[in-house]
Order: sequence, then C-alpha cells, then structure tokens
Amino acid sequence: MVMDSERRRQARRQDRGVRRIEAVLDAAEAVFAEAGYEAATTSAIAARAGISPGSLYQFFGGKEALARALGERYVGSLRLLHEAALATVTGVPLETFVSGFVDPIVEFNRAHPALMKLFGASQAPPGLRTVPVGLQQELLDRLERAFAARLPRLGSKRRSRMVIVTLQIGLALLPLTLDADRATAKAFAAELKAAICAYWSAAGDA
Amino acid sequence: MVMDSERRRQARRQDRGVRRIEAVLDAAEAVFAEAGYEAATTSAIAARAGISPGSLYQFFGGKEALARALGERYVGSLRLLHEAALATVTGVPLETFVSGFVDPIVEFNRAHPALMKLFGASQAPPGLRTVPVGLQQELLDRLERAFAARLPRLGSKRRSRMVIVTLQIGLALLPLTLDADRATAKAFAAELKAAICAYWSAAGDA
Amino acid sequence: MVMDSERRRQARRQDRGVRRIEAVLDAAEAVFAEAGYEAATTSAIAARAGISPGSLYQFFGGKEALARALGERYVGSLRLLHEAALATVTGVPLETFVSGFVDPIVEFNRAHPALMKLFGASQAPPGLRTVPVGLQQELLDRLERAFAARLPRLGSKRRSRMVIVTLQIGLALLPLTLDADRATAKAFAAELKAAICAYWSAAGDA
Amino acid sequence: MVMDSERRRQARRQDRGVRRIEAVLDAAEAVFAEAGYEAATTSAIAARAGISPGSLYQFFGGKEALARALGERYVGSLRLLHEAALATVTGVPLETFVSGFVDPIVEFNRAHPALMKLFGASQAPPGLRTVPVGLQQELLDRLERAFAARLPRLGSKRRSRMVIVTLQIGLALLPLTLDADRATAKAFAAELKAAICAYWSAAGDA
DNA sequence: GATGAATGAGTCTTCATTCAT
DNA sequence: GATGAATGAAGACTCATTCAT
Repeated sequence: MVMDSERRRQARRQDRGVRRIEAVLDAAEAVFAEAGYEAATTSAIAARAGISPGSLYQFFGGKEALARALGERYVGSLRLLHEAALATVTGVPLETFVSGFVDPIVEFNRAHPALMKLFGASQAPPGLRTVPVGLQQELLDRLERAFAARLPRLGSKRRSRMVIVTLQIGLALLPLTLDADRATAKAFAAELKAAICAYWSAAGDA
Repeated sequence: MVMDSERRRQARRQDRGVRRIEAVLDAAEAVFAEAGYEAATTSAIAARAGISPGSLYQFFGGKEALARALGERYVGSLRLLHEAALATVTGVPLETFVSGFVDPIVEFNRAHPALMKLFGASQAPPGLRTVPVGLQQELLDRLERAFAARLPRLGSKRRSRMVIVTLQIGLALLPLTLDADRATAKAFAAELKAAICAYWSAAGDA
Repeated sequence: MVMDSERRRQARRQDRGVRRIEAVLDAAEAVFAEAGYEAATTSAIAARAGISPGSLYQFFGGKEALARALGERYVGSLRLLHEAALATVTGVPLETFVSGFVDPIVEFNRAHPALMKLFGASQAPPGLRTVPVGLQQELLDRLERAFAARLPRLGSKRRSRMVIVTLQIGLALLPLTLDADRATAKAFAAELKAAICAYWSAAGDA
Repeated sequence: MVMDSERRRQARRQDRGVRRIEAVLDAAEAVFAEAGYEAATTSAIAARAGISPGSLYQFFGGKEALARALGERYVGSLRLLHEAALATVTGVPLETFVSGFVDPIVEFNRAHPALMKLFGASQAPPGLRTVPVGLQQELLDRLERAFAARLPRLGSKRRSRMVIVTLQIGLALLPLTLDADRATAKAFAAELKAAICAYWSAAGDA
C-alpha cells in the first residue's frame, strides 16, 4: 500500500519531469526560431520556460544538447507524420500521392519554424548535424520504399538520388510556403507539388 | 621622372592594398564557410589573412562589413556569370538552356562555399540581407526575361513564381553538387538539371 | 512558518545584494578617484570590489551607469548634508552661516575624492552631466533661498549669479582643503570661508 | 659664402621645423579642447596638423609629451601676459590692479580652451601635473611679489596662501566667463573681480 | 531538486606606437 | 625626414556554465 502511493508519487514526479522537459523544449523551439542557434541564449530559453538557468542543466547538458533534443523531438513527430502520410502508396495518382506527404510537412513546418532555422539546408552549427541526418534518413527510407512500390522499374541508385533531391526541393521551398500572405503561400505550395510531380513523372516516363 | 616614380610607387601601394583586401576577403570567405557568420571570429579571419586584428579594421568596418563586402564581391562575379550564361536564350533545347546557367552556378558555388553559408535560404543575420537580395534579384530578373522569351504564353505571375522556385531548387541542390566524390556530385548536378527541365516542361505543356 | 524562513532568506539575499552594490560603488569611487573616469577600467573596479567583471554587469549596465549611480549616491548624501547645514539661515553672523555649509561639504569631499574628479568643473564625460547638474542645482536653490533671507535687498539676478560664483569658489578650493598636511588643509579651509564671507559682505554693503 | 647659403638653408629648415611644431601644437590644442586628454587621439591631432601619425613622433615622444609641450607653450605665453599685466603694481586702486591681471587671463583662456580642459583644477591625467605647476608657480610668484608691494604688512605665509586661493578662484570662474552669451560672460567676469577685490580688501583691513 | 548570483573565458573593437618604404 | 600601413596590447561587454544556498 505504501509502495503503491510511493509508486504513484514517483510516477507523478516523472510526469512532472516530462512535462517540464517538454516545456523547456517548447521554449527552446521558440527562442531558436526567433534568434537562430547562435544568437539564442540559454537564459532566454530558461526564462521562457519559466525556470532558472541552473535548472536547464538538470535536464540538458547544455545549449547544443538542447538543440539536439529538439531535433529528436522533431524526429518523433515527423515519424508519425510519415507513417500516416505514406500509408497509401499505390493505386493513387501521383498528384495525390505527392500531396499526401508534402502537405503535412508544409503544415508541420509552418507550426515549427525552428526546424528549418536550426536544421535547414547547411546552416546547422558544426557539431549539430547528427540528429537531422537521422531525421532525414527515416523520411528518405520511407520515401524510397514508397517510390520503389510506385516505380519498380527505376534503378535503385537513381531512385535513391531522386528521393534525396525531392527532399531537398521540399526543404528549399518550405520557407516560401510559410512566409508572406496566405495566398502566396498556397501558390508556392502548389508549385512545390508541381515541381516534384514533374520530376518524378519525367523519371517514370524515361 | 620624379613624378613617374612617385606614381609608380603609389600604384604599387594601391596594388598591394587591393591584393591585401582580396586576401582578407579570401580569408573571410574561408572562415565564414567553415564556421558560419556568427561563429566566425574576426581574429580567426585576421590570422588566416596573415594580418593583425587591428589591420582588419583598416580595410573593413567590422565583421558585418566584411560579410557585406564578400557579398558584393560575389555579386560582381555572378553578374559576369549570368551575362555569359544567359546570352543565348532561344533556339536551343531546354536541356541546353538550363545547363547553360546551372552549370556555371554550380561551379561557382563549388569554389565559394561561403556563398550559401552566408546568404543561403534564410540564415543571413538581420542586417545582412541587402546584398544577396540584390544578388538574387538580378539573377531572377535575368531568368525571368529569358523564360519570357522561351515561354511567352505563360502567365507573368506564374512565371515569376516559377523563376523563384527554380532558383530555390538550384540553391537547395547546390550542396549536393559540391559534397561527396566527384561522381556523386555529377549525378546530382544531372538530377538538378532534370528537375528544372521537368518543372518547366510541365509548365510549358500546360 | 515556512513563509517566514522563506521571507527571511529573501531578505538576507536582498541585503547581500544591497551590500554588494554598495561595495561595487565603493570600489568604483576609489578607482575613479585615482584614475579619473576615462582611465578607470571596469576590470579594475570589479577586482577592487572582489567580484568578476561579469558580475559588475549584473548590477550596473556598464561604466557609465556606474558613474551615474555613484553620482546619485552623492546626491542622496549631499541632500542630507544641505538640509542639516542650511537649517538655520538667519540670526547668525555671516561667518557662522558660511561655516555651516562650507565645513560639511569640505568634510564630505575629503571623504569622497571621486566626487570632484568625476563631476568637478567641466570634466564629466558627455553623457554624464545629468546627475551632478541636479546635484548642484539643488544646492544652488537652497543657497539662493538662504541668501534671499539674509540679504533681501539684493537683486535676484545678481544673487543668482553670486550663488553660482560661491559654489564655484567652493569647488575650486576644495582640492586645497583636501591635499597636503592637515594644518595646510585647515588653513585653506579658513581662506575659503574668508573669501566667501568677504564676497557676500561686500555685496551686502553695496 | 657657401657657409652663408648653408646657414640660411639650415635656418630656413629650422624655421620650417619650428613652424611645423607650432602647427602640431595648434592641432593638439584644438583636439584636446574638443575631446579632452583621454579621448583625444594622436591620429586626429596628426590629421589636423596635416601630417602623418608617424611624423608626430619625430617631434614629440608621444601623446603625453604633446600635452606637456602644450603646457610649456602656455607657460611662455602667460609669462608675457604677466609681465605686462603686473608691471604697474602700486599707486593704483585695487580694482584697477585686479582687473589688470584678471582681464588678460580671462581673454587668454577664452582663446585657449584646452588650457583649462587639460590642466584645470584636478583633472589632469596622473603623469601630467608637472608643467602647469610650473606654469602656475611663475604666476604665483609674480602675484606674490605684487601683493607684497601692495600689502607689505600681511604675513608672508598668509599672503602665499591668498595668492594661491586667488589663482584658484580665477581658474574656477574662468569657465563662467567663457560660456554663454556675451552679457552673461561679462557679468561673471565682473563677479570674479568683485570676489577677488573683496577677498584682498578684507585681508588688508585685518 | 531548484535557484540565480557568480564566474571568466572569449568577442569585437580601438588606438598609441613602430617601421619598412 | 616623411609616410601611413601594420601592429598588438588592452578595454568594454556577453553568456554558457557552475555551485553555494
């Protein structure tokens, strides 16, 4: 009985710890998105999370670990996204298929501006590239399997390259789908999908 | 005669000054490419240029001015590139035309990795966006005129968007054409051109 | 009860903070007095206060803020001095009246050599004039009211000028009352009072 | 004959050297007056003198030597002033006598604002006090001899102190006689003389 | 576990001074 | 003698990280 209340208390405490960690990551995300990695200060993150600078270091080893953990959280979120988006792979027109994974990613990035700011293109600080590589790798693998199903005759090396290119195109155009007024954003999202469809169509014809 | 030696001396001095400035910009380019804008230190740049920290400030007002000057040097180089690359616009197959401006830019970026690091996508520090915007704007205008000649029936708004998208795709894939071994780089350069061709082909058919 | 210990701890902390701020101001006073504003370094002040350079900036925004705060502390101390010194204005001989406000100021300046060094005459750095102007203005106003009571027939414009001159004379002779051996200092303090008395006597007779 | 032209050339050269030195001192005076000792830069002085920073160091050992030399030039100028002003010592009313040496000094300081800025009161940088002490000493001696003639019965120690006090009062009020509009300046000059006259009158009566 | 004051290494920048030309 | 580019020591200030409470 005592055990039981003890366990519950520990669970509650862990729960609080997890919530606290999430809050810190939320704060980090906001500050990183606003200021970028270098200009973001740990104090600003701590303040935004409603904790002291010292407490930050009980959860995370430091600024870099914070960014890394944020990246891992993105991985988790994006994994769910992929799984849902790439569930149906065959038997749908290319446009539908492409929209199926492009739209959610666009949405996700709109909601998480720090993702591109921290891990986009080639702007990650030296020691920080690990996580998003993992992040991308998962998406790449999944995309590759999907396109393997759709275009079985395409050489696997070429397909592998094309998947990477597709991802890069997506990443490059994401900022355009975020900024500006909604109409422009939508137009660019359409262009993004058009570009990817054209790319894969041309490859499939070949 | 005295005049002559005087003039020659001054010319030599100016020459040395110019060469020194170029050397400093080279050093800045290298350090910015390695570390990014924020993490780059003026001392590192000075050391790499083989001068003292103090001398840096005889040539450039500071770190930001250094980046700005670097951007302007890029503008100058790239302008020449555009002019040559986009001289012949019509009467050639799309593949040829696209290669004509993609290849030189790929080459240029391979030689100048700091270009993307400093001015790529949205990672430029706040006060620094001016130059590359000018840089991109010139290229965008030139591309737009070129595609207007090739696809006169395309709506101008759409064309404008497509040009932007084309540029972004190019910028996004540039890193892939730089990294890795030469064979991979070439393969990705081919993908880049394939993607752009497919994109414009599809738009032209529509 | 818990509240109580909490409150006590906070009080203790605040107390320590206040004491620390005072210690920093003491250190700044000493360094400013020795070196003057420009030559004083924040590191020297921090070292003298027994804290790190970084800690200085938790209390004060920088070197200028430090000097400004020091000035404000002087204002506070001097205000009390004036109030006491100029309480009795009439019904006493001129010598007594003059001694009444000269002596305490001389004493105060002996204890605070940085006062003249920082705010004396016209040597304050550009942005720093505010506080001591306020400081002097208070003293000037008080002196003016006092002499208005003592010499009601004197024109107000002239009195205003005379008060300013009196203050300047005081400021000019203060260094003489500080330096040197005690006897010399006393002799100069006597001269200061004699000069001021003679000045006002002559004006009163006129 | 050859000697003669040689000598003349050397004389001319020395002349040019002297003129150059004067020009540098003029520049130093202007810059010191504007910026104060610490904030004044040797480059600014050299530029103002129309020479290179390097040349400065052929004339003067450095910034401090420059200030010292400026002080010595002041001594020379003021010596002439004293000699003229204190030529007639007895047989004139006190007011006339005081005006006789106060007015020229006021004028001189109006023309040379750097004098007070560099050597006024207690704001000289640590190693720089030597010259103006010499400067003052000459004036003090002369004043002392003058007042010894006018007030032979005054004790020599007291007279010595009074002369110092007189000088300090003069220095203190000088800024008031410079600043502001002309009318105010004149009024303060009158107060200055009134104060000094009253001071000496009171001493003479005693 | 939490706090936040304290730390101090590291950054950009200035400027008195030197020295090759 | 003149030049002015080059130097580098030093200063103000920031911020990731630690540690006594």
